[in-house]
Amino acid sequence: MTRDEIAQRLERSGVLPTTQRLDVGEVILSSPQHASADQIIARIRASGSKVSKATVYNTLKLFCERGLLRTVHVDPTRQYYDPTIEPHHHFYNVDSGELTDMQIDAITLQVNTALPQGTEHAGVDVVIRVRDLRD
Amino acid sequence: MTRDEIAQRLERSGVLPTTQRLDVGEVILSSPQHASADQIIARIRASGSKVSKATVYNTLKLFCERGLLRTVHVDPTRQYYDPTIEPHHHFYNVDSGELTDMQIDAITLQVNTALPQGTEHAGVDVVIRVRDLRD
DNA sequence: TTAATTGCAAACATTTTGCAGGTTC
DNA sequence: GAACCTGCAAAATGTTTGCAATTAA
Repeated sequence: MTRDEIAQRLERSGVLPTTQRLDVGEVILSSPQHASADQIIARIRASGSKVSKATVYNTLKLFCERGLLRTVHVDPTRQYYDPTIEPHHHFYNVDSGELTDMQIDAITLQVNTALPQGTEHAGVDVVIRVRDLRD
Repeated sequence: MTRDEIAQRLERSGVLPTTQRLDVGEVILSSPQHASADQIIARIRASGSKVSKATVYNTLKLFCERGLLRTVHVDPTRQYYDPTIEPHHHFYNVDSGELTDMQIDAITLQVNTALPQGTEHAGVDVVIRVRDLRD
């Protein structure tokens, strides 16, 4: 995804496409992947651009609010950001911390129980934990 | 579960049942529930006992290592501790933050895809997100 | 020129760690 | 008395916020 295409996407979501927001978008919106805020900051800086931590956090929050990003909670110490907003599931490698997408239809899930009193369904997260094969 | 029974459980797991560890155990091991470290500290202090944060965190970590507790990651800002160590799943109320256990057989799950290269299965977490009914 | 955005530093919250003093076997 | 446990305070994250300077409409 080019910078221009990202700019258009931001505008369509009512987000002013500033330099820093395009920097963030280029890193995390361009391709299906997962990254923490720290990794995103590092990649932006590695590419020569300068951004502050605060701006990256603010931008990630904004992207989430506008539905451009989701967060994934598998690691107790940090959040991961995921540009794939369609419903899907994850593999989580507990050894490497690596997150991998799984298509929604890779999981057949049947729920044989009622939801808690006074609640309605809001989504399902399935995380299949895997570990490195050791022989 | 009485304090004595908790003491026995700790000993069976090779954990010396000190006063503070029994305090922690009484709060989080006595009944199926979920609590954050902060909530556990608050409950111990509300019952009149004194403990330091460090000791509670150390104790929770120890309990996890010894298989007496698990952590659940649904809230990006804190860990929840869960005394139910048998495999099971959770409802997570996104409005209230409330976590509810779901029996393992309440979910029928079929995986129609291969695990990532070089990995083996290590477990599955299913979280059904629910929200408060609004009429 | 008015509103929105950035970035620094400081604030925050959760969790971990170093270490002196206390407890337990 | 040797090993283990506790608790304080300080450090180490990850994330948010206040605010002055900057940029964009």
